Parts: sequence; C-alpha cells; structure tokens
Amino acid sequence: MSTLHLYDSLTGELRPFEPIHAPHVGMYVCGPTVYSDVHLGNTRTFLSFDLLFRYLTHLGYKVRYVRNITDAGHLESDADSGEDKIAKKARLEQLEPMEIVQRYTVGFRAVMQAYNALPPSIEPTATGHIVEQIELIKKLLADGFAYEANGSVYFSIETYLKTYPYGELSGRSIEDLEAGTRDLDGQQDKRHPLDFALWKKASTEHIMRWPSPWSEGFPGWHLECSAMSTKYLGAEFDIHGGGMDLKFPHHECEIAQNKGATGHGGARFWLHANMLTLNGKRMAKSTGNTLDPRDLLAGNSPHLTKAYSPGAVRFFIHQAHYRSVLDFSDSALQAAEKGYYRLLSSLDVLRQRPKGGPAHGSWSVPEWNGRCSEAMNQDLNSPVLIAQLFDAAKAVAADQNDPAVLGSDGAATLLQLMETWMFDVLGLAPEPHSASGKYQKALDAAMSVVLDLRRKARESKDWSTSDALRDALAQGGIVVKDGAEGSSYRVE
RNA sequence: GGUCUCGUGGCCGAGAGGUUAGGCAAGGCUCUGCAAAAGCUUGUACAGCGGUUCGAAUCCGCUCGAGACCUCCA
Repeated sequence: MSTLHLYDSLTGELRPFEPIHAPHVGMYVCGPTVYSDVHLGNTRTFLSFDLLFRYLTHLGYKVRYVRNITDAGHLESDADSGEDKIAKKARLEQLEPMEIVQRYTVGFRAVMQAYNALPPSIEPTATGHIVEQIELIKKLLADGFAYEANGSVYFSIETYLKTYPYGELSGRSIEDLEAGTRDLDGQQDKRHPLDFALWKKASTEHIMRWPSPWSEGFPGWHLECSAMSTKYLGAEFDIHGGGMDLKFPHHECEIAQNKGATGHGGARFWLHANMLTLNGKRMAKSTGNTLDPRDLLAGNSPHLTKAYSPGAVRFFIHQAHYRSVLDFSDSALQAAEKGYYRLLSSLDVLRQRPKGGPAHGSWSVPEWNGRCSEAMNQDLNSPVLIAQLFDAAKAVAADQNDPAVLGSDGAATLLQLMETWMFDVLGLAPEPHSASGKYQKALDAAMSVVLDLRRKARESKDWSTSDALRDALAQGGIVVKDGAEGSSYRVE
C-alpha cells in the first residue's frame, strides 16, 4: 500500500484517502469545551489529529485545519430547567461566562503549545458564529427538518428518516436507540424522544443568551460544528475528526443537520481517536480520574513518580495507535521515555559521525524510509513508524563499528529523514534539556574542570577520589559516562 | 437493560489464516578499576472451550473478563 489509507468510521473500513480538491485538504476537528482545564485524555485526541495534520502536510497537501472552541456551553440535559454548563460554573465562581471561557481557552492553547501541537488554520468559536447557527436553523425549518415548540427548535428525526437513514455512524438502529432512551424531564416539547435541540429558549437564570426569531436563547449542542464546518470547509469536505465519545450522539446529529441543510453529510472521512484511560478507566473530570497535562510536565501528581518532557509524553502517546485505548501509567511512561532518549542519542551519534565509508552503505536508507511511509500510510500507524526508528537506531550503532553500513551519504540522508519523521511528523520537539546558552556554557566549563580532575585521579588509580566525584555529581543529577575517548556527562 | 469494542510474552504495545513487530524490564556477553552508559544477544506470547481449515493468535460459536457509548464529555 503506497498511498495514505484512513479508517473511516462511517463505512467501517480502511479507504484510500483522496482529497476532493487536491492538493487542498479540509479537515475539521471537534475542539474542547472550555469550561474547565483540558486533561491528558483530551490532549491525546488533539495530538492524534495533530499527527494527522502533520502527516498530511508532510505529504505535500495544503491543509485547512479547523478546530472549534466550544464556548457557548452544552446543555446539561434537554430539560427546560437544564442550564448551560458555562453559566452554572460562572455563578459558582462569580465570574462572567466569557471570563471563564477566556481563561480555559488560553490554558488549552498553552497546553497545545507545550506539547508541540501545531495551531489549526482556523480556531472558530461557537459564540462567534451565532448568526450562522441561526441561519442554519432557519434553513432546517424551511425544509421541514425542524419544528418550533415553546420558543425552542428541535430537529425532527421522524421527518429526517423519510429521506435519510439515522444511526449510520454509530451503527445503531432506530429501535435500539429508542430502547435506550431515558426518561428525561422536559421531553414534552419534543415530538419524538430522539429529536434533539437546535435552539433552546433560555430560562430566566440562564446567563448566556442571544436573540433569535424563536426566543432569547442559545444554540443546541451539535449545531456549531455543522455551521462552522460548512462555513469554512463547505458542505462536502475531506476529514472530520473527534474523540470516540463524540461519535454518538454528537457526530450522528451533526451528520443529520448537515444532510438536512445541504444534502451532504459533511466529511467523507470520519475519524475517531480512542480514549486514554487512567487506572483502566476513562479520564473524566466528573469522576476525578484525570491527569492535567501540565502536572505531567511538572511531576505534580500522585499518579507520577517524576516529571516528564513533552516529547516523552508525545512519544508515549504515539507509541499506541490512535484508534486503540491507551492506558496511562507512570511505568509505561518511563519505559517510553527511556526508548525515546535512546532514539535522541542515536541522532546525536549520527550528527557527530565522522565522514567515512562509501557513499552508500549496505543498509538501504531509501528502503527504510519506504517502510516508514508505509506504516504511516496504514491509517497513521505511528507505533510501527516508531519501531522503524528503532531499526534505524540499530543501523546507526552498527555503522559506528563499520562505516560501510550507512556510508557517508547514507548517514547524512538518514539523519535528515529521522529528524523529519521524529520532529516534523511525530512532533517530538528536540529536548530542551540543555540550559539556555550561557548556563550551558558555564556548566560545560565547570564540568570540564571536574572531569579533568577525575581523569587525573583515575590515571593515578585514586579510585576513592574518582568515585567520590562521580557519586557527588550523581547526587546533583549529573551522570558521568566513561567512554573509550574519555568521559562525558549528561544531566538527568 | 440495549449497541459495540477489546482481552497478545513480567509490563506497555503493533500485527494478523502459514514468515523476527518494536519499546521497557529480565538473563547472558562485550567494554570496564568498579559502576554507569553503550553495543551484541536470549526468551517463542496471543483469555478459556469448542468449530472451520492442510494450517488460527488471526475466521465462526459459546464462556469468562475488561472497557466505551446509550446523558455533557476528547
């Protein structure tokens, strides 16, 4: 398989990816709801789609990547007494709703930046697209897919079913869905239990509200994505992504809204990133089973024994396939970190490789690169890509003893390709564990004095002195490595 | 209760009807004053029970276990 294939949740199969308007690719990803801090589970999803964005870009596509910010708040329930989550939190904390939205939006972006996720091309907010959402409701009403009841507007599943199937994405039948319907308050306005809100009339205590032809209220929870994806990517676009938990009902409703309004379901590929679990259970703010991505970098969590670098965390995440459930544990992260650092040092070896050997070695760099592409073309199989990187590291080690393995050109090409895969595609930022310039310089100078002292002690077989120096440095987090060409050090 | 997914060696995690995934850990070896680091190397795993097949971890059925969704949720 030499071209990119992606797993489409809608058809349930791996399909060759061909953009509608090559070389342009339109990609929409459901972003965060900014009423609380994002947790590591959220982060995994966005990093999964960052990987896709990076790989598509790597393949030469011009990608318009739209990821929304849900700042209008979702309903807690379909009940009239239900309130906007953002509004509720606002009262609890005595803050303006938009103040909360601002705080967590900024926090979200900081996390994304810390983990080296590229910013999307457009990051539209729901509150910034109330007009578009109202227009979309008008269209659905005009076409008969929606009805008004007491100032609220609902999408009619029964009407929709006359033209289109419902439940395709999640593979559910209407009967199953009806069987699973729960009795919720405020259903009396709905004609059918599966109908969902497009517009909700705001109760008196509801803070976030906008005028509309039907009532002063707020948009339903699926509407923004339909409105904004259509606005920026068109009625038909290439890829729609989101967390697995959004498959139903969110994406199902989105498709229904899209088809009702435009005749098209929206994206041709629906991609879903799987959950990150903690202690075998899904991360969720509500249960307290969460990990803050910033605590991970600081080492501040009862779940952690130490702090980790963003690169190590990303490496851990991409060592599992995005469609698999990944269970987080400190030990799993430590294992990933060790492997990651080994790859980084392999790059260092390659950078410092003396010119030598034939131009092209016995180990074929182009073939290796082909295997890397092959892995990513198989629905972004980053675990296999990483396995290939370790294969390359093995070749680099062999090349140290025999420069005919890589050859001079081969080594140069391999270095460039490894950096491309690791940094450009996998987004593993080069480790910043070197201090800023002047401190690094000072440390190097101090260390060369210390290592020189130790060298002299060793030469005179004064092992107690040399070992004492080594132990003392280790106490400060400096590991001394004795090699054939003298000693070097590394800060842990 | 309904729908669905998953169960891989000590741990994490790919793959997938017949050919070594990979990482971490562990054992052995090389190097070494010792250690660390690094390199080389070893391990034959696919929940259980049946079935299909020349052949199944990979397909089918059942059992057990775990998880997701059905309600805001990445």
